[in-house]
Amino acid sequence: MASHHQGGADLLSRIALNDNKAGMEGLDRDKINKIILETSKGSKFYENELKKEQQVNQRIEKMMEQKARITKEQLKQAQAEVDKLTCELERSRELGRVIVHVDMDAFYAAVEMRDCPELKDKPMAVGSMSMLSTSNYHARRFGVRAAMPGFIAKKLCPNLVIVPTNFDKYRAVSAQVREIFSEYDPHFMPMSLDEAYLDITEHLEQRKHWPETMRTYHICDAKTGNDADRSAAESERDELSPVLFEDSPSSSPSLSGADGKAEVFGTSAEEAVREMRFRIEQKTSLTASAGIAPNMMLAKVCSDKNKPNGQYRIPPERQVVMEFMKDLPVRKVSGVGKVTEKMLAALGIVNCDQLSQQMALLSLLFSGTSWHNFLHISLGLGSTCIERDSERKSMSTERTFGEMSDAEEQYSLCRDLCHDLAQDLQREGLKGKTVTLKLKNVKFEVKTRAFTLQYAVCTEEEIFAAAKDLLKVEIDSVSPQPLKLRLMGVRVSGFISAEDKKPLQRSIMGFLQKDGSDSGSFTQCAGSVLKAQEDSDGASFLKPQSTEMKVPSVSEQKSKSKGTQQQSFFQRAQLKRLQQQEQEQMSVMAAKSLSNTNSGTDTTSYFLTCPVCNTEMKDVNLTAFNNHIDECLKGSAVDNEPTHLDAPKEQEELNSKPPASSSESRALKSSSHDPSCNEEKPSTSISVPLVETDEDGDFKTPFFSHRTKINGKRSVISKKKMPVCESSCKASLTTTHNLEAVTEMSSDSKGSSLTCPVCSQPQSTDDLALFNRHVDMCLNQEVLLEFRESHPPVGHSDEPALKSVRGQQGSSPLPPSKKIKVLSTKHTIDKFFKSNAGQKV
DNA sequence: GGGGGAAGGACCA
DNA sequence: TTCCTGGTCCTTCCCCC
Repeated sequence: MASHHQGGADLLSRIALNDNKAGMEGLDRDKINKIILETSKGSKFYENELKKEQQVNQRIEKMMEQKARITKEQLKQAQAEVDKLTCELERSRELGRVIVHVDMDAFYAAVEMRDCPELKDKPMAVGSMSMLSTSNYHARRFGVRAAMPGFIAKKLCPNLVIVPTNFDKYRAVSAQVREIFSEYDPHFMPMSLDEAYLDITEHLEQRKHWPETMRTYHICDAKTGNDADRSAAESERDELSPVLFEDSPSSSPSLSGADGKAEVFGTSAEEAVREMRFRIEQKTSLTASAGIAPNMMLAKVCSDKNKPNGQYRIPPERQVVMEFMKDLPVRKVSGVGKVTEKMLAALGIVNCDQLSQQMALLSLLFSGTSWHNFLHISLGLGSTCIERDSERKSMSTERTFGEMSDAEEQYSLCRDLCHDLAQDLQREGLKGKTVTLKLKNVKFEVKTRAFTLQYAVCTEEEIFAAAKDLLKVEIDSVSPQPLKLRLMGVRVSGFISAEDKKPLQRSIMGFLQKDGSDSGSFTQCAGSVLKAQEDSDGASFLKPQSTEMKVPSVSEQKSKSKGTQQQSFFQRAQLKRLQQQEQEQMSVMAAKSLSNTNSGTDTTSYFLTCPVCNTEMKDVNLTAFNNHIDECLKGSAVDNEPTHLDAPKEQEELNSKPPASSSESRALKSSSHDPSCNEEKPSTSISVPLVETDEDGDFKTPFFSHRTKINGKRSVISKKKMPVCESSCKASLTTTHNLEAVTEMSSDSKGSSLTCPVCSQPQSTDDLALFNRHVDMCLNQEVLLEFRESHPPVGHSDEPALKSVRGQQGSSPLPPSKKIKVLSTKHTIDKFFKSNAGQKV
């Protein structure tokens, strides 16, 4: 606590040499640290580290204040709780499993040295001038280590050879090693390319009964990389694997007693692991270190004990485990990093014995999760169950670059990242609901901004739609200053479960009977209509929130009924800003040509299944598919559906668009067509090519696109087609504006009509106010509830939206128009917050 | 008070 | 001149139910 205010000294704990790594013992730490410090000083990175260090110091100071307030009584109580839990944990201690942690020695560097023998005697590292992935043991003597920038490493060791990474090669070697692992534990858990946990309990059980021949391995010339063939009688032992590390405790302990022809391995755990390491070396010419213990935590620590090219075992006896833990520095334990280390050090805790002594105090200063973890560590407990194939939680991609201040470039990069991420997601068949944008500015300050969509996404367009809005908010927040970035990343998380992922395509009936989203849209639609009554301005008529599944913008998503109630203060502020800037954004985006990802006539062929007749259509383009569905619908069993159900559908279709900016409205007007035109025209709107369902089994993409628009053409699931004008959305990336066009045109060209979303009857739109009044009259609670009750939801995620509508209806005497308004467009949401939730802030 | 989203951060390889 | 990438988990804050 003494030196918290001396930046330089403090900073050492963050950026100075971490000699925790193998091969780092006995270095001239002071000299190395001086070089690191001098090279770093004054840089933005250094400044940021200083800031972070101060934050940690503040945390420590707070903790110490808290500690000072702890009474003896509290401590006594805490000790009792600790003792109780300790007893329970002791009782459940499991020593029966034999867990092995195998770690390849300086993996990337070793592979490069193997393939380029000239490097063997030189200090070398793998990586670049900006960052090193790993270094060989020669280089480590100079203080060169993984996660160190190359230019600093060069200062420490001017003769350092830096080799660029070659992941394909490492992956190939890793595959060879994993093949061997799987013979000892078919369910082994790979942690990275060079590391894995194995549970060899079963293997040892069988091994006991194995004859010697099954445990005999002949020695190959490691250089050739041949398999160590169990049955090969003659095999030369000309040369062992290259000695990668001259300070290796024993280059190949397994062979110290070998007679040069073959090695017979015993049946014990040590022998099995020695055999495994021997085979790895024979196969890859690379050495591995291993730890053997009753649980994963201990095995991990053990594998580090005799690194490189060694192994260590903790036998399954409580006393031995406790003895081993006693002197172990807490930092050696996986999960204890530099921050935790420093916080514990402030409490006088450096090794696990001290950790154990101070547990009561820790239980009062740290969260339950944290101190339970500390307790486990101090007792030498860890997981005894190797869980393989645990489900991935997120997927991301990020890029670091030189300063980037140009917004256009940033959007473009963002799109690139979304493109890459979409490919990765699709390769693994994943779809997630949360899109997170990560930004690091030139000051090394990291920001993440996330948005959770109402459905899972995996395409570039879908991800970009959300990411670019998040980016825009950040760009605008510093405007007119440019956002100066050095890193951008995009992540998708909140994956839908494998169950939900099954690509089920529902029948048209299933679709029509489905659930809350329709009703939700219905109410939203109605709300929009009602909203239009308030706006005497014809241009803002019908501004429903988007149900467009293709590329809804964040702002559109945010205005979903469910979402409105979950807006955080930040979100509300963000939403407001988004709204204010929507108009500008659209013109900016248009100007920047970021919207024309799919301009021109779509000639792409797809394999699609008609949702009406279930016919599989090969090599069909979207327009033809669209036409097919239209034809199908004309003669389909939609007759079974009460007529009034179709109308909301229609209206939902039409409402599947966000509000247009006035400039776009003008654009729409100027490009106005005959409202009944149905011909296909190129569109700038993005078509989504896959036939899938979302997590709720809802139709996604083409079919939904069909419902909204495919390749510029809007089709409506109804026997009555709505007038459509397709070339109306030139300006927008994320939105289509057909309804706007319809209404624009409807009001422009006398005599056109719109179908009432409630009663399905075509209504003249010559007078919008009249039309609105008609809808208002049609729209009443009975209709809504009747609709709901005759079409119960089937567990759809949008159901809460309806519940909230009902709830409000039930609890409030407001007329339907008022109630629904709450769920309507984003333009009303702002007002809603001001008048309702906004008051709470 | 619990659940869940968002943001940030620790930690790992 | 130059300090990564991709992942998980935890904590804190906030809102809603």
